Amino acid sequence: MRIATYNVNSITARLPRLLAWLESSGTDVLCVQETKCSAEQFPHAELRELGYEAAVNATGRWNGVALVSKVGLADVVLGLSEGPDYEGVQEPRAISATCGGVRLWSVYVPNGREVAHDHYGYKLDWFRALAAAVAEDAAGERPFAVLGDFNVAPTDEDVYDPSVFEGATHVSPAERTALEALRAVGLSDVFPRALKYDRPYTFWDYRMLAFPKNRGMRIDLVYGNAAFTGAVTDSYVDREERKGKGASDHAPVVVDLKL
DNA sequence: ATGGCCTGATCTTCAGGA
Repeated sequence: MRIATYNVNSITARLPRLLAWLESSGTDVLCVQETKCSAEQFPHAELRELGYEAAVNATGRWNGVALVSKVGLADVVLGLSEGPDYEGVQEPRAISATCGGVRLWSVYVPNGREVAHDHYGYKLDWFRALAAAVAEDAAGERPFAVLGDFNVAPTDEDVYDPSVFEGATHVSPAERTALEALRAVGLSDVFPRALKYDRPYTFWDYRMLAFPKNRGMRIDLVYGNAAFTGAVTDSYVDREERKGKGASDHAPVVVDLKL
């Protein structure tokens, strides 16, 4: 079974490329982030034509997550129980379901904006709620994984130049501690192969020729429990999908499982 | 090759992304 996670930066803007990529990659289950659409605008019909069904947690122009599957989609849960709100709103940043015997979450962790910003505290609270929400499944025997845009680079090796990020979000000790606390409930990082260069990045800014210069970050992660990681046969970042016109600023992370 | 931001809405300007 081939599972992937992909921050599409608008599923509407990405749809032609996304549909082509789903077919060419042979992906069975896709965890989507930043749909940037309402539930009504989600392209169910186009995906169904390719044999996929989808579950969506989306409310409009910001955020939004989905699970797209051709191997079943059962027991869908929207959102994060006991999750914090931001400015009085429960943002659509999490969805979970069981696909082909694997329990999967697609998450879009809050950005944080700046270390002193309210959004940063919200980000840390959101991580705490996520760890609590997945603890029971992470400790279980069923293959289980949280996939998505975590908006944290786990180590300095996961950014192209740590000095550029001094004092910034995505690399702060508190954010990395929050990730560590998530691993502590029974999850580990499924580290992908790079298809080029030494390190596998998953995001490159649209600006300043960041992609051609490989000024990237690894912030899209796959955190699986023991039953999940034990079934992994391969994982890689499909940087080819970051190339060219109409690309997202993220690349898909692909994981192959033998269950 | 991969090329100096992109997206959607508050829509010709801006917030948000990271």
